[in-house]
Amino acid sequence: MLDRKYILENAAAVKENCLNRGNDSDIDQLVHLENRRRVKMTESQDFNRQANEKSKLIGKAPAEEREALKEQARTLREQKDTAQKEHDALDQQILEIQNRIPNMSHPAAPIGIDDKANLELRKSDCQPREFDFPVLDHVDLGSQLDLFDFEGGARVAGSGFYFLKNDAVLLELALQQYALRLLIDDGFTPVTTPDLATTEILNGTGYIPRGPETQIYSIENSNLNLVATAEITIGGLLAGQTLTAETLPVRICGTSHCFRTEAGAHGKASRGLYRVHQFTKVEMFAFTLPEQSEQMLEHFCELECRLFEGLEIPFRVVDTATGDLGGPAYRKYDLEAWMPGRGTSGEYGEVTSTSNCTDFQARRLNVRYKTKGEKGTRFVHTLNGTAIAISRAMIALLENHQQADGSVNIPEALRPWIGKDRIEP
RNA sequence: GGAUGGGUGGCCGAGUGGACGAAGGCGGCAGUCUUGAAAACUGCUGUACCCUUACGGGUACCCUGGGUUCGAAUCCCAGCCCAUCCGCCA
Repeated sequence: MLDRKYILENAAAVKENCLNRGNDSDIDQLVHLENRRRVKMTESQDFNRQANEKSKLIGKAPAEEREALKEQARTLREQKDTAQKEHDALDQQILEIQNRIPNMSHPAAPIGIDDKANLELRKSDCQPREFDFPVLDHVDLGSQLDLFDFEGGARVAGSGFYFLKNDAVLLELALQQYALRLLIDDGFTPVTTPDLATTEILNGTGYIPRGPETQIYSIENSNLNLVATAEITIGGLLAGQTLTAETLPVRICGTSHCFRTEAGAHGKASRGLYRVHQFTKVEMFAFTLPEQSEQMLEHFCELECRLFEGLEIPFRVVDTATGDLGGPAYRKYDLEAWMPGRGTSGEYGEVTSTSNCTDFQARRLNVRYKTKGEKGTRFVHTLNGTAIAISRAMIALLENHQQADGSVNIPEALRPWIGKDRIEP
């Protein structure tokens, strides 16, 4: 959520930003309503002040004057209530518009309405292999090596669910260990998180449960929802807290399951593990001072690159275009891994993504910090980034490391946790 | 799931329906004293929002939401959360 005062003072810039992001929020209307709301607020406060003054007199007033004073106070309260109600109605309307306005965008973020405008920033040291045998995709590899059971998953929970089997199970655990180890060594505090969170926390992080277009599974008769990412729970971890500036940045990494309905996603590349309703993910998160967040985004991106270089998977990093940033991100880098089995001769597919949300999430989650000797508090900045999303990492891993004989080499970095150097039928 | 006791400022803790944004203490900050430190003493010490160029002023907030009242931390109703004990359980 953007700050209202900011919107009022920078209406033109906010409007332009909405345009760049393909968002049709009515900024003029918001400005108009907010100006009216201010008037009503002042009015209501003034009536209330007068009523308080009368009420204070009643205790000391002689008995014969009390009824008259009571009547006056009562009238003032009624006037206050009326003004207050009008104020609240305006406030509600403003909030509805305000909630739909996306974050501002980094001046360097490429402007464009969708991912076609994404700007490639760098490529991995590790280059795509030249295969001298017919390349299989992860579904076929998995079938030969008995790593997945999609039919079983569908039987139990419907299409989009799956069982991992045999070495794929070890691979999932190994990938988690590998990512967590690297992040812990970098100074993150590791956590496991709830896989459910309340609707308020989801809203605070910028996720909208229970709409027709929602990506979120909700639990009936409760305000709990299955999380789409640990970003939700870790972001919510400090909701409503005021931190002291010296403790920032706070960096947390967590592993959780991620649940996504993928509503409306049918038809897009969805074979196998690419687009599933549940997967496991190791997530990075940071609460920072405003002046630390740009640097932290670079660092998160650097860590993601290091993780995939370590897995010997070719990738590229793109600076995400304004129209593809989603609501909360100020700037976002996607890391796209080379997937040799995708398309006719291999394609890049998104495997991780890291965003600087500046104070956009913090404002709704109400996470603040206080600087010693300074009056008041300010909102922290939040950042999130995928360390490893297991399902997509597994696609890239299997497809890039496949061998002519149908086996798959395990990259050096994972061997300590798997206990073998190749997966064979 | 059953029983009981609780939710007040950074923390502890008081609070006859008007004096309460809230005693007292601790902690923190500033000062006096001291060669320095400690102790002692003095003062200050919540947050958000609104009005104001400023000085300053105002409104709200004592778990949450309703209600009673001219007036609620205080009374009433509902809910949430926490603690302890019992049962059940990976």
